[in-house]
Amino acid sequence: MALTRGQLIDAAVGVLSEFGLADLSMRRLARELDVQVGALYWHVKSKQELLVDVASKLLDSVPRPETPTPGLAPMAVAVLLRHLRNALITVPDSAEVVQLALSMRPESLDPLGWLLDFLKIAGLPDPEAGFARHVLVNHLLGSIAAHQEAVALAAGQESSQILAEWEDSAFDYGVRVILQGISAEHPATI
Amino acid sequence: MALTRGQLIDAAVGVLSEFGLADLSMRRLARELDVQVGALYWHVKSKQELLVDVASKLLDSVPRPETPTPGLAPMAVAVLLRHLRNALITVPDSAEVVQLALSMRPESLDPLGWLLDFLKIAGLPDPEAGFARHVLVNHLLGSIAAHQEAVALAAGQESSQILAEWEDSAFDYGVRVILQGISAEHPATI
DNA sequence: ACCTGAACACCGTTCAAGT
DNA sequence: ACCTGAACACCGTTCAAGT
Repeated sequence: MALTRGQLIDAAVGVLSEFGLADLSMRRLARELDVQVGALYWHVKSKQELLVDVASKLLDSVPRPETPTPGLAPMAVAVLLRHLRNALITVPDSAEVVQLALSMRPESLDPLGWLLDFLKIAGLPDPEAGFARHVLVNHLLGSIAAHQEAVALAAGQESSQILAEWEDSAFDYGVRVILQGISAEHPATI
Repeated sequence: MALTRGQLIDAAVGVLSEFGLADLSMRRLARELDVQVGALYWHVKSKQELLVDVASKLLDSVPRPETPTPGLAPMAVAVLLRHLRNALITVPDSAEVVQLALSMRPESLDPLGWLLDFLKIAGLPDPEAGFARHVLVNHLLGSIAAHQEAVALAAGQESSQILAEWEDSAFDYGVRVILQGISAEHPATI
């Protein structure tokens, strides 16, 4: 039967997860799906549009948390960031793809909307909640990118293990420090 | 006379600054320099290696600050981050290029070494100083990438001006919050 | 509605051969 | 030492024509 947009996205997620962004070409997807390249352009407008959908799909595996009380909101933020990291860390170049989606169609990334909600629940006022999310998302994506480059460059060596652990600690440290700084900046907040 | 590696790097910086990474191809550089593509590979091993040198060159415009006293070190960190941002913000896709250099040859980026020095002068112990720099550099590069995507997408519209200003405020907020969080995490530090 | 075939205008990298 | 010419193995996107 006919190819669907969903199958195309799934194939793209598959190639990305197994081989990375450098190997994720429209021609390769066409080969994988047993169609000609041109066929893909009936289902998506461009490769960029496809990548935005890939990013959405990657973040879809993060379950929507319960809406927290104001007191628990900072903890909910930290937990959500952990889940996002877990969802992305195993997929090569996922940070790059999410970064693209973030600039092209931010509303397609639901979990980042929840993040903003939680920061507001914690008591942050209007522009600052957005700023705070921005800092946290920069840290999340930057840490993931650095982690993946570390394991890619030192592939197979024992050093890659050490670098990955360093990155884990650095991520936790960053989340802690940023949340602490935010509550220091907003004394009304818990 | 013969092409030099320096001329090649300068040409690459020029194309990046004017047209962005998508237009920065080896073939285009060869055209610009009136040589055949193959000639470039006598001067650099690969496009990646060239991009690492481009990143170094971009950061070279940041002057080395005076070594601060412990009391002034946090301020020196903030000032250095501002200078880095100023050096990169006008060059399209500079954050991406620096990210690459950071993973391929971090020691080639002197100003990021100074950043680590200042954090240690401020009193941060050994693994934490590296973590802290990591958070700050993630924020720097993430903010620059977001800023540039904002102006690129809304090119010409009045909204691009607003988005750019939002990004400016968000950057300052982030630096403030992270530095505050760091000093809260390390009570011994000022 | 969905796809093929073929073209257009590109890429990065290598390398024998020239000067 | 430095470069040319030419090739190899790719790209993303478009579009008339087919079913």
